Amino acid sequence: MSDSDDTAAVRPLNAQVREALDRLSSSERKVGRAILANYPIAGLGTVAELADRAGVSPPTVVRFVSRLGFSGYPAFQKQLVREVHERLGSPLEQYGRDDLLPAHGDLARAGRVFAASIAATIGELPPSEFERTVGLLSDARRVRLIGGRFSRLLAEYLGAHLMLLRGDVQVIGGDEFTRLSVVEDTRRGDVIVVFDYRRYDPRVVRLAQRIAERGADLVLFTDQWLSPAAEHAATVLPANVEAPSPFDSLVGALAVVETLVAAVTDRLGEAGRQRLAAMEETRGTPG
Amino acid sequence: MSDSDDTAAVRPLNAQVREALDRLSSSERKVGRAILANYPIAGLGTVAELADRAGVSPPTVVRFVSRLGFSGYPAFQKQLVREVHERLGSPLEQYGRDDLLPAHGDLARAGRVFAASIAATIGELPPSEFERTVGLLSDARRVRLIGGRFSRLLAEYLGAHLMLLRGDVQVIGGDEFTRLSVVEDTRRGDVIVVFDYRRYDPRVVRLAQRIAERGADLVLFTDQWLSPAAEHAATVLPANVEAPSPFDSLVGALAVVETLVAAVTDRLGEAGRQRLAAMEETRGTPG
DNA sequence: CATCCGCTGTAACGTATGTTTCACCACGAG
DNA sequence: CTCGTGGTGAAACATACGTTACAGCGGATG
Repeated sequence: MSDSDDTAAVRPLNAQVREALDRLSSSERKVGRAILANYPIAGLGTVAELADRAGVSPPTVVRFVSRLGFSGYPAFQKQLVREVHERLGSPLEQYGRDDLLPAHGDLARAGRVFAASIAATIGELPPSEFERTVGLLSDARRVRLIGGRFSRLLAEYLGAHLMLLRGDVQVIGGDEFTRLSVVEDTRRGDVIVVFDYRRYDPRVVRLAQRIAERGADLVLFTDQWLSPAAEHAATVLPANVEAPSPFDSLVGALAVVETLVAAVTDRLGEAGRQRLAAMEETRGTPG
Repeated sequence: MSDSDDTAAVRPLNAQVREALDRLSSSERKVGRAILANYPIAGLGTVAELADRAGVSPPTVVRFVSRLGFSGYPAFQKQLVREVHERLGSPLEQYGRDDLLPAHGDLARAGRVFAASIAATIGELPPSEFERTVGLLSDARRVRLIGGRFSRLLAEYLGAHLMLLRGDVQVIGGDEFTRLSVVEDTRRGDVIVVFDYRRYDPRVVRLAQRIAERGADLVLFTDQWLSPAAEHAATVLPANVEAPSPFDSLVGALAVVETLVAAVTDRLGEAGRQRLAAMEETRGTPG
């Protein structure tokens, strides 16, 4: 199939038309003007409509698009639609302005609460704490992660990503024996990442304390009221847990984790990328 | 002259589609989702293309637009084009808000992206799909959950909350044997919750298909481009996965999950509260 | 278990659409 | 003034598109 002539034009269509104007005949130029005059809607209708708008005959329109290098009007239109799609961009652009939200309905309300929570969480995050944490996670000899009832999932999430970027990463499970043995072989230079949101898990807090006492650096993810473990932490990354429901929300916390992952990825740069590529290689197609 | 039925709809078409979803039949709903999934480009092509994208036949597409009150597909498309033109119209749209927030820096930028992502995700969520999902999760005889590499954590998170609110909830692990046996004992009235974000896990998709064929209702959490499993789903809950990093983000997805948990909690009301209290009782203070 | 109703895809249909052909016209050169 | 050339639109054409009719299927209902 020779769709190459259709996709050859990667440049914006209106610019393409503008530059081609002087290569065209008088009537064809009218078509070009009509398109540029109200772009892109003029090109989204039928040939007859466009011809009418330009004050020329349908064949002239066809000659026009073929002069631009397209195989026919449908090809031209397809390109135009693709371009429109890109210009409208992702839904993100539309919701960037908060006054666009319809504002009625429980869902919309929930959306606003979440968005505000995120903004508050990231906005309040001390850049210095964040940078120090990035450094710790990137350079530590060994990283181990632990969490509570629900926040354990965040630990696994962060752990999974870190494993992609560096070695010696371990997510600590829930059983007592594992936890105790972890304390024993903790040394200076280790980093322990603790997730502890209210109601703060006493076991997690105690574990954090012991590990900190043995000289490891403690990175603490917690809520805006700070877990008791903050006392022993090297860096603290608080997140807003307010939610449009009786339960606490981990959305803000997840946002912090993902931002951190992005920063660590950036920091480890080439090394991380190589490691990642190697792992993809090894894995091949999953069995 | 009754061209009023074409111009009657002054409301945004995507909102119109979203609210009409529950008035539609199952296949027609697929068409609606296909349009919402990448709006508005999906509606700018031919009937055949849209039908193909939605996995239905052309007549279903025609029935869909006529159900929305249009005299035919051309009328529908014309309305869509007008809307596109208006949205592209104001250049404000494009450059509006980039520099408004004074605090620039990576963290602030990340915060804005996340907040916008959340707003887009929740805002685009069709209320009817949401409500149906709440109903399914509340009333199903049995609920089972499954996820991919990372999204498995979301499955566990939702599962953990559901277990607090109702019985017969099971999170399916990763090993092949468990998965196969799960397919076998699936019956009508079961609900399977699938998390599948790009790159879509073929094993998860296949499993979803088999389970749907056995008569279970499939609830699908996916990204804005829809996993292939959407074809067999009873309800689809898309989330925006765009992130300020090369990785995809699960923040939007988590927000959807938490919103859903809140709604189910609300729905199960007294029954759920009693169950919750009983469990607290049984557990006592953790040893 | 039989019956009905609604949903859905296959296939046939008519039409609107893009395209091609061709005659006409304007303009410039000889 | 005549001839030639490039540009243009009217009309004929073929295709692809949206639409309609119909039959098969599955799920509800008695």
